[in-house]
Amino acid sequence: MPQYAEIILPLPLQGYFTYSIPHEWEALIEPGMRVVVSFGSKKFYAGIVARLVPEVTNNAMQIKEIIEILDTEPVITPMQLEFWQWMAAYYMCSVGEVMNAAIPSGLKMESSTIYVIHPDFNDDFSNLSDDEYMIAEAALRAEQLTPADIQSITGRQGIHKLIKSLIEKKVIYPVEELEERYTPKKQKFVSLSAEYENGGVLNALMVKLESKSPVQYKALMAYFNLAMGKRDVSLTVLNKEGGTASVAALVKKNILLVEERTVSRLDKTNASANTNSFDLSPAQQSVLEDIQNAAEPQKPTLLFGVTGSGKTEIYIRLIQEMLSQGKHVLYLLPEIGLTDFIVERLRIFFGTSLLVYHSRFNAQEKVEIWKSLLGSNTPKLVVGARSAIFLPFDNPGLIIVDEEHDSSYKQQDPAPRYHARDSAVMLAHMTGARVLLGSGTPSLESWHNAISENYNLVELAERYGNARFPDVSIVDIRKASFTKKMLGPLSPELYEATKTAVSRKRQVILFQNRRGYSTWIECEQCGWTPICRNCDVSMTYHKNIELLKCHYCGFTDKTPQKCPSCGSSQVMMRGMGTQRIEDELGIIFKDSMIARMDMDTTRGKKALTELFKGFDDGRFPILVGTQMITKGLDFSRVDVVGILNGDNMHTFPDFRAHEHAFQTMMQVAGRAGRRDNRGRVFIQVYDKNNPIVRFVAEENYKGFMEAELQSRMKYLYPPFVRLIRLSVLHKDKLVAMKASEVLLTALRSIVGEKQLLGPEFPPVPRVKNNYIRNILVKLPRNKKLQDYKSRISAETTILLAHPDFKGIRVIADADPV
DNA sequence: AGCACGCCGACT
DNA sequence: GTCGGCGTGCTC
Repeated sequence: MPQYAEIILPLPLQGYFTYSIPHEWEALIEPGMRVVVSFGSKKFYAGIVARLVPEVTNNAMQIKEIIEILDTEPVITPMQLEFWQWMAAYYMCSVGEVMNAAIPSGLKMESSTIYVIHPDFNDDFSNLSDDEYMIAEAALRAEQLTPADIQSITGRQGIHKLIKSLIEKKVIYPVEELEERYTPKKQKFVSLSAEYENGGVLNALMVKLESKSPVQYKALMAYFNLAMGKRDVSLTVLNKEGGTASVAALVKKNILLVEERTVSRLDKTNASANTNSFDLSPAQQSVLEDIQNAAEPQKPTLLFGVTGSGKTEIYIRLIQEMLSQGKHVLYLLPEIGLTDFIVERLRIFFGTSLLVYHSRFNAQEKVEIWKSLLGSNTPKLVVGARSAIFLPFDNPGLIIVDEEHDSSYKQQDPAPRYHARDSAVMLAHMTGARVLLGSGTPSLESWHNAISENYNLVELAERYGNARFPDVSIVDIRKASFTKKMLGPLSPELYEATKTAVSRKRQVILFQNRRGYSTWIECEQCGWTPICRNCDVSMTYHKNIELLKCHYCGFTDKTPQKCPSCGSSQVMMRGMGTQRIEDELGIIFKDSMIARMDMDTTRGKKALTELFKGFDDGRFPILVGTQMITKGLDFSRVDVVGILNGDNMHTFPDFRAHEHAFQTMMQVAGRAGRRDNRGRVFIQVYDKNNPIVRFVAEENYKGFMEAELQSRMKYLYPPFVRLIRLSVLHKDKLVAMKASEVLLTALRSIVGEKQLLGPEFPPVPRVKNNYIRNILVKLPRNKKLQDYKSRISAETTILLAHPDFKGIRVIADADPV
């Protein structure tokens, strides 16, 4: 019989925590269940049982008892626990951090302090201050108060002292309360009282009501209409139809009965699956067959299909096939934005078998999706962003990673810094599911895997309906700038094309990779430029708020009218952001003709969808946007695409900059034209010979990849090595520098000199008041990778314990993007 | 990550 | 004199 349980707690601490199992629960507890445990002196957490052990090999550590078991069945499958383990090891973080990312917050629990009236308090208000009096009264009335309650009652900031004094005076005392965040949704339903089920009785009632109380009669009729063929009717709906007062009256007379029921938050749409099929083009059909008949189906398959080649239809076929075999399908998409459109489209085919899961869903809905997958044998299609990888699939048959090159699959900030595409490949390996990676511009990693036969490769080269890649012109704007021929951000060529397209009621997309108004502002006289006080990066001017904003920490500042350094009033706007382009185009054309799509205009939940729809409906002839415009579905009326600054695509000079620039330009270019008319793309450059732009103009994906692979091989970068980035952070610049040097020295004992780069400051050397020094470690792609990683982790732990380097943080990022 | 314990500046 | 700042160490 297991005596102890090893528990995963949602904390950035390495390893499990061992708790003893109370006797009566020994037979009930299972790995994957949530348990409540006390941690430290105060806190309670819901942790996950990782495994059960008969004895503790540990030390003299005092072992606490499990306080409560929250589940009767595991909520985490053994497969998931294994997957978490792998992720923690591979991405160099704690299992607790993986747990945090993996389970919806509705399944998490953390204790919070509440205050209740002290048992010794005897209604003696005499020696209380005004604030204390108010709190004491409120506590008596409400039975319990949260810190937030206390703050709102007093309307003051510093409530700490007040609370302390109240505790001392034995008015209140603190209790740690653990709250289950998930509550099932309840809804009230109305049904007809049993006594009126008899036709005669009912008839008598109706007659009576009709004459004496026509409003109630109408309400009852409304009920019958709604109840047609159903056992009861939602109270809210009936209130709307029959009038709240009349319904209430009928309830009071016991004619209608109200009952509360738990309802699902899912399945809001009643769409049923459409079995109507559609025809695939011969090219699509052949690709579909290649995927289905792969000689080595256990290998991931890369579907290289240019924009507009109809990858989605192939996905739909594969999904249908999997579902009919009774297996789940996971369809991953990069970030929200795309999801709404894809979901709309897939809903037609899959109806209620389709579940959507992404970060914008509330905790309650996430728990319901989680639980519905846990117990279910009915195959589901789950569409989601990267975190959907953590859902408890019993037997996934297929994982699709659409737009696999997209870097938003990599989680950046809190650990686990995982890549959903790579994790999907691992998960599929563990579960025996098939993986399909799809992209019009596959990542270099996937492409390399495909041509070196680690992956199956299928190609869909033909565009749907014989549409063609647009005609791309490279426009040299160096001369035009010198001779002042530019019209704001537009070269004469692009201006003409835009004008023509607009006059023909067609549309134009202009791409600029910077948001905000001007990239930076600069004093004409002394060259002073405002820098963020937290991040050492120049601040961007935002015209709508008339403030300077730091894109790293969000800090905003007033825009100086005069140079604070030399007093000159000639402070100039430099560089072009999307806002400024929108502005200047408004002068050349008309304000009302231009829409802008970037992070600033798409904040709200629906803003992005609205913008997409607005542009697709043709409400604006011109759309100015950042990267974001590459992530939508196709627009049908776009004739012209302008890439305003083709050789300034990479914000930062890192090894992936070329790849990103190429992929982004290819994606942007692909927005132009449709099957009936070929689009035009203008790439404005200062350097006509820019090789990346040339590859784009020739639509030469393979050529670019080949060149890029050559240089990655030569300089030893992925996919030929695995990278780990170690960031050493400290608020003192010198400490950060010193510590990173010490870490580098330590790393030399693990890997060779040639495998280490840095330490160096990143392009933005200080973020949120911390100086950053980066070390890149290049590891061979082999079995020893994991061993290297644990040795590197060990070295960072030693560094953190070093007495000279208190307060240092080291962030490890495996496969940084 | 929290939280407690512990040692130094500005205030009733 | 105290309150309370945050540096440091620990959590099964």
